[in-house]
Amino acid sequence: MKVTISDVAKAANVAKSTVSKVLNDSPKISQDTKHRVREIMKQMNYTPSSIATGLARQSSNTVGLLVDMSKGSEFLNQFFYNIIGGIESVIGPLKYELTLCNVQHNDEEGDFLNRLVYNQRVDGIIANNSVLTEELSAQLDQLGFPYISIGESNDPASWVDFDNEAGGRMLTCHLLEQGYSQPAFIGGEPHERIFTSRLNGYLKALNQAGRSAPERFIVNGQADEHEGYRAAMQLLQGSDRPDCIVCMTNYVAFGVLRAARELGIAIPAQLGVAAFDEYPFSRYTTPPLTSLNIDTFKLGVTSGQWLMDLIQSKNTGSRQLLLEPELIVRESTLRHLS
Amino acid sequence: MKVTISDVAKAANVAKSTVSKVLNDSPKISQDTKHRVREIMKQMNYTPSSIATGLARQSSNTVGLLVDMSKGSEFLNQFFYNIIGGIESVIGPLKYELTLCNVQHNDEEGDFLNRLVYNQRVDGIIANNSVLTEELSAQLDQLGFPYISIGESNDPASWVDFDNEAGGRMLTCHLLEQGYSQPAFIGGEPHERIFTSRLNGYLKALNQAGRSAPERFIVNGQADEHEGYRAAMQLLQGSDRPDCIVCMTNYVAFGVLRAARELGIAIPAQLGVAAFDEYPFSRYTTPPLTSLNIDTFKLGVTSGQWLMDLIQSKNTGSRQLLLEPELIVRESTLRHLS
DNA sequence: TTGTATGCGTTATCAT
DNA sequence: ATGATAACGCATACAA
Repeated sequence: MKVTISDVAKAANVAKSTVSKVLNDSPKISQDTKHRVREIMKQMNYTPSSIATGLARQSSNTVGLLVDMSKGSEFLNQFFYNIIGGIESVIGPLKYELTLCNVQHNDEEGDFLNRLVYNQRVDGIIANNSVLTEELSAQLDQLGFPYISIGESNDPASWVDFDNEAGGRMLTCHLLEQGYSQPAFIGGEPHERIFTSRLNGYLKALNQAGRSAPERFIVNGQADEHEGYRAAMQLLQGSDRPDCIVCMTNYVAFGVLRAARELGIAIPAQLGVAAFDEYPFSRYTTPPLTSLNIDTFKLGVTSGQWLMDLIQSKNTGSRQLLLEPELIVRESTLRHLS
Repeated sequence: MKVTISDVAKAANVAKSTVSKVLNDSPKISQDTKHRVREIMKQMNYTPSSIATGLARQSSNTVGLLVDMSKGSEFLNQFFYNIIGGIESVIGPLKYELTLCNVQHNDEEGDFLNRLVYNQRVDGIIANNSVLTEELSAQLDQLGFPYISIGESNDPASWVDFDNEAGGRMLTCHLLEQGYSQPAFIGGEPHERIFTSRLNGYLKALNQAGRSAPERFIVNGQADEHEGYRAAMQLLQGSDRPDCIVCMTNYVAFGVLRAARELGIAIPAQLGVAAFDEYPFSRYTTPPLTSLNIDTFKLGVTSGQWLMDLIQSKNTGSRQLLLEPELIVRESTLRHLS
């Protein structure tokens, strides 16, 4: 059914190997035959089989993107789309494809390793650091298998991430510059690196300003609306209350806004609210939220580029990217407005 | 480097074909040898090469998902994540992988056809109907290549979609039931099917209620905040103004809410606002929006299942799924509350 | 039940 | 510059 390289060879009256060389534009084939063979390929509507090529070349021309879709809270999830776009934009021109792998219930050790790596289904991997456990990294390292982590990682591998600490600093500094003086920090599980980094930024900014925060101003918990509301209610009804709040997510910030509204606390006049992440709706709250925008597309681009470098064994060593966030100032912290 | 079927065969003192049969759990291999060979495979850490298997079986065990990432407005984009999750959940257990293909600038006719189809990189395709042009569908039909469209389509192929018309009806009926009587409809490009379907639902609901709307109550345009604001400003300042509005998207609704706020129009008392789509923030507006929730995961599941049916050539003929949306009532239309 | 031989569609190493 | 032939790793029809 499908027309193969042999069919073309016969039709062109040359050997298979010649056709193959034409395919790869080998310099030692005359222009004449090249033209002739190519003409025939067009006529016969020939397209080389990527599987056969892959077998011969021992490469799948595919990279895998690993995510854990079961975690709704996953940092990666919101930016999924942009990251994929970024990756595609660099691997596409190199004739690579992207295959997605959901590793939620593949707890059976090495299941995905079989499915993609040992399998040779992919030539390299980009994975969220929550998926990339220590054992997994160790195994990949040992295999010498190319991979890039999205999110900071401790092992020797390369990774790309946002500068969460800088983000924490920027939000906090901005609040202080606006004349607020008692910032609180709401949201985040203490054991998650994304939380500790962000919190660190907050603490350092306070430190630099010669200030400090009482411990109860730092409230851990799920980074959702409910927790934001609960924490804000508690903080804002205390005697020594914060006059501004840094929120781990849009959802936390929304909860905070609701609490403030119910308590009759004016924003930004009596309370400043700033949040990490521009998405999914910081532009659309009442009032609009000051937040941090991050170039998720670039994150994808960089991880893609570095992975391709590894695959093409350009020995670049281990690399790290800390993407600087961009502060977007909106009404929720513009004290002088009110 | 990599251990192959031959290595296993030697170590086990059997023929390659025997190992192959063990691999596929052929019934005509004794339990004894099966056990023995499997033991050795474990010891040697053997994993079959998917490329070689693919070549021999003439199948890639992969399905492709086609999207146009350049269209930020793309319907598919917001639900991307859920849809992918749905697809994965059905193809994964069948040992299929998902590869993503971004067809934005691949305008050169058939570029992606080469990259994925003629190529035999994928065994089937799931594509948004905006990507699946008529010519493309025709070519796939002619090839007998399995594909499913996400979004209604005119060609004989199978597709899955939401019942946008039902959605339009549900929102409009709900508004009428709440005692509103003059609904307007804002947002959407007249040539887009998703718009015409939704609008049709709105019109039919009016019709059934024995009502009709003046033409100026239907405002076309980009389905974004700016257009929502502009349209609402114009409608609400007219003499004969609507008392409720059906919005194509959350963004349109947000613009409408802002306009109402500026004009001092109380929601829901003086104006009811309902929107399609629960995402990205209908829960988080002020007041929260009545909207339609859709089971995007199921959309993915169904498209995946049907595609696998096609690939496994269960001749099911052409199938269509119209998923019923779920009305989520919130404050923006609860007139009796105020 | 197991083994032999051939095919899947390329690439790559030799000769010529 | 071109051609014959052997990989690449597995599946399968046919023999034994």
